[in-house]
Amino acid sequence: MNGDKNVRTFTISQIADELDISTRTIRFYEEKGLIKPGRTAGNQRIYTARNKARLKLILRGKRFGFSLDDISEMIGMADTDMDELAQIEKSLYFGEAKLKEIQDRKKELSLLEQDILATRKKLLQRINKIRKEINHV
Amino acid sequence: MNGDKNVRTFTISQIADELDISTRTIRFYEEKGLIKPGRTAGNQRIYTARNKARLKLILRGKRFGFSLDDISEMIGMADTDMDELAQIEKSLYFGEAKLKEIQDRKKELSLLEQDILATRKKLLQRINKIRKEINHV
DNA sequence: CTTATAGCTTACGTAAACGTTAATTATAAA
DNA sequence: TTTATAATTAACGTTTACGTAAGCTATAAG
Repeated sequence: MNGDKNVRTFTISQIADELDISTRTIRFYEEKGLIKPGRTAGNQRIYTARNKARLKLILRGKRFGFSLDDISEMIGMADTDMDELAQIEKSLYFGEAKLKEIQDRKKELSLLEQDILATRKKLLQRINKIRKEINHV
Repeated sequence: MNGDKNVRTFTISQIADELDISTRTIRFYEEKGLIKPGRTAGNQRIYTARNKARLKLILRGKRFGFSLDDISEMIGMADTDMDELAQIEKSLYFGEAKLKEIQDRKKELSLLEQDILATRKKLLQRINKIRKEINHV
């Protein structure tokens, strides 16, 4: 075994294309401390598959309406050394809270679905009524 | 049967308290055309149970990261006369798209949960490692 | 009837999450 | 090696979703 397996890396625009976000967005997440890609000799960002996975995770959180601050507390800052117990325990504690939140959202997701289905039903009824009225003329 | 059954109404602050949002937020949603409460002789807003239910629906959508514009297209504008087929059909079309989106989010919700669980696992392992190191000293 | 709330409109303020130049440097292609 | 892309930082702009304060009116309580 050697250490340099799978060192396929990506540029910022490759990542942007694949994840369908702007390069600005990626840099913004870095500013916020959510990712920490490497740099080339010429100071350009290089992303590993691991960096990419982390970005996907961030985007997934976003799709559920979590703020970037929430997300950073959920998955931890990219540059924390993970050395202090306190830091880790804080992340754990936050993770538990978010897990509970996710449970709640799972339930609400069904409710939202039902609401939309109910709206659809009413709209269809309304359409039928209108069509009947038209036929009456 | 008569028409004036169940006419229990609410003031804006009653609604705000119950739904745990500000009165400003409620008025803002009205500005955006998402709700259309009645008015008293003195021009104050009065909310029916139906208005309240609609607000709950809006809030539910928000919890999933939908924008207010998305939501208004999902559940339809409050003041549309629901008279034109085109309008209704547009809402229906949008509703279908959103239902599909919800299906996708349901799947992603599990993925997000798993990600957090994986993070937790790693954190716990890290904690154990640190504790062992401490015992070694 | 007075007065304390509560509500109304108008309008400026703000935080989050990027968008959009601009000026400069790296890298890839010819 | 020149040149066309692509990337970098810095900084100001924008949109969404409200917050907040001001000045005025309605309604409930005493």
